[in-house]
Amino acid sequence: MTVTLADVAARAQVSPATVSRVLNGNYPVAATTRERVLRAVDELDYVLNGPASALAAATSDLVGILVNDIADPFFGIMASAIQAEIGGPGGRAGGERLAVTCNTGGSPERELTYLTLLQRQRAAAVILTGGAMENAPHAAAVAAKLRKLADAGTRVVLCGRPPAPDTDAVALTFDNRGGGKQLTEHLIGLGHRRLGYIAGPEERTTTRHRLEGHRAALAEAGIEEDPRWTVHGRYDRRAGYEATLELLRRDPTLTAVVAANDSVALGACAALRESGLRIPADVSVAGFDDLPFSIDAVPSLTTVRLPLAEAGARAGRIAMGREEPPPGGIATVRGELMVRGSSGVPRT
Amino acid sequence: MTVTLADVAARAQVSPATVSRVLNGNYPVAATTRERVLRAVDELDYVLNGPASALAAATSDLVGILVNDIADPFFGIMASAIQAEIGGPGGRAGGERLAVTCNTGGSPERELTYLTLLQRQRAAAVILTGGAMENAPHAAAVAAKLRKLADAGTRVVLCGRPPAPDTDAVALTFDNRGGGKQLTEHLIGLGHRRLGYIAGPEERTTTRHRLEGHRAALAEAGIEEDPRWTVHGRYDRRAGYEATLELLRRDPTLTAVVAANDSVALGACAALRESGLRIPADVSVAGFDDLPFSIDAVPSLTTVRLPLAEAGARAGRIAMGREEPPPGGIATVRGELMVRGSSGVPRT
DNA sequence: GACCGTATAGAAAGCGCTTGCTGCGTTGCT
DNA sequence: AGCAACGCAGCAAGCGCTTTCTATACGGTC
Repeated sequence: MTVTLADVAARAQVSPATVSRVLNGNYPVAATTRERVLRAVDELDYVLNGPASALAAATSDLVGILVNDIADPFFGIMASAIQAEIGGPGGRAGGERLAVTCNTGGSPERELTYLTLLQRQRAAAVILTGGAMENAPHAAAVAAKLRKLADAGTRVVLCGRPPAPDTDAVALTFDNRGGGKQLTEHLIGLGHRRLGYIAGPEERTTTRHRLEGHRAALAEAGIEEDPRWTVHGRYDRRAGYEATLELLRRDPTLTAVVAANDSVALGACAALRESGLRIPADVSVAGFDDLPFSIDAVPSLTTVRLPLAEAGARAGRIAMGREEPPPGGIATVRGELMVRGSSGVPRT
Repeated sequence: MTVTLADVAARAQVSPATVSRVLNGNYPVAATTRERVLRAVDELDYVLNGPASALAAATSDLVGILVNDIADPFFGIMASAIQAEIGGPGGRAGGERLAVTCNTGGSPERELTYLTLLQRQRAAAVILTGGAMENAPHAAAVAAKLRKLADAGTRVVLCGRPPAPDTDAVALTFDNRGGGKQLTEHLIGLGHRRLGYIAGPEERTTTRHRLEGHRAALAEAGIEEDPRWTVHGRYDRRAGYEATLELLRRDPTLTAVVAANDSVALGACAALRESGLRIPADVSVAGFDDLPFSIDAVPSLTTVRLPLAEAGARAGRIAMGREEPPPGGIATVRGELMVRGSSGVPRT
């Protein structure tokens, strides 16, 4: 029924070994023989059996990319850049690899299960993107998994994620703390003294780091933070909308709202607008990430640009062994403050 | 080095066959034996070798999802819904499957290569999302591939993509034509007579169908279309921005701009605004898809909502054999006109 | 008490491919 | 001319698992 290597071999009048070598091209084969084999492959429309090959060679061409939310462009952009670099079809390196994106939905269990599935498939590399869960047992479990993967020869790269201790995983970490600080410093510089902060889910590293940066800026400016000024929520528009209403309820005198990311900021803008407040005349708004739509918000969003695509591409190259990992296996990727229309001098 | 089935068997003092059966749970094994085996699995931290298992069983737990652009939420949302339904980790069905998303970047070759890669892995199912290329040889090649995949037992589902002729692939098709028509009818109803249209790339089915709907509405209203009113471009914001400037240059008297999708519409809004035109007072704008950010545009975008998540979920269920395919293998999914602030009565 | 059906475990034959090693024919060198 | 060296192809032994078929041990039945 299905065509096998042996069929091709028979047709080309060579041994299966030769066919395999032609296909893998890592062993000298005479040009005429190679041609004969390739013709047979073509005529029979032969497709290599991946599992069999992976079993025999003890390696596979699968590369896994773990994302928290595939519907979020933040991850989509990174995944896209990674995948482009992994090669897969059209990639530069001849070795065709199947770059696959796995959606954890931010769930620790899923993350672990996908890691196991990837381990089971003997993946060539695994790239984890975005913030990690701040949950000791889970973090330990992930670290253990990563160690096991590395032991089995799988390259592990973290992209936009803090380093995993006790692991030799390469980490390209976003400077969320620094970015958050810069952003709030900008707002403080404009004269804001009462700033609301819409943070992401509590247990994410990204959430904590951005918030820390914000607080560091406040502290340095000698501004005492009111606990009512911080609200936690998911990383989406809806959460931003609701959190803003809540902030407004708690303290209507706020002159600025800093959001955990751009989607949240958009929701915040909607809530402010519906509350009859002008941006930035009445309240300034700031986001984080600088996703493509941020510039189209009205007014356009002041935010921190993260080089998502660049970081993804680099992570991809490192995972493919085409680029040296940074010294110490850890690199910090900084964001860039993008001052736009949504932030302004506070009303006096 | 790595733990194998045999190691587990030895530790549990049973035969490898028994361990396999415990793991697959499709054969009676005494409770006490099962327990012993599971304990051994746990103690040895055993992970099944995917390729070996796939080879022996001639099936795999991989499910492929092909998307044109993973960075575009249009695809992200569908992929997310599919993946949630496929189960993978956390899914309802016990059978854990690795749902993987492959990014074709809209390239025919990549699409084909990914299909081959998936075929090579003996994927359990393949889901193709979004518009197809309108290129006869390529379409034939894809159809041939799909036929071969189906022959090999892979379930093939198209989601938001036109049916593939001569293929028994199940198709959940978006009614792009109908949606486009409705949208333009709405604009015409408001009184618009000179409508610019920013279409997507020429060779996509989505592009053509939406444009056809637009033109059908014009024709029915007895409006003769000026060829200068249509511009083609990519499906992104940038293209929308540039196309709008071009449209304005060609005919400054246009009172409405219909965009191929929401991202394009956003770019159009930016261009109009920068050109000193008010929306919708001077020019109305409409998008397509109703992606989450569309409601946050200012003014919010009039568009056609496509039930991306629902369609994705359904496609996922069908791919898993958990839902009956529609009669004839083809179902049309309609969009819903969302009238919002970006469309209004034209200036007179 | 011999016989049989049932429940459970094991033996062993692959699944389709890779690769170390062997073998042969040819070229290069002295 | 003789021998080493080399280039290229084949043999065969797995890779780790699934699954068919067979074997064993019961318990029950007539």
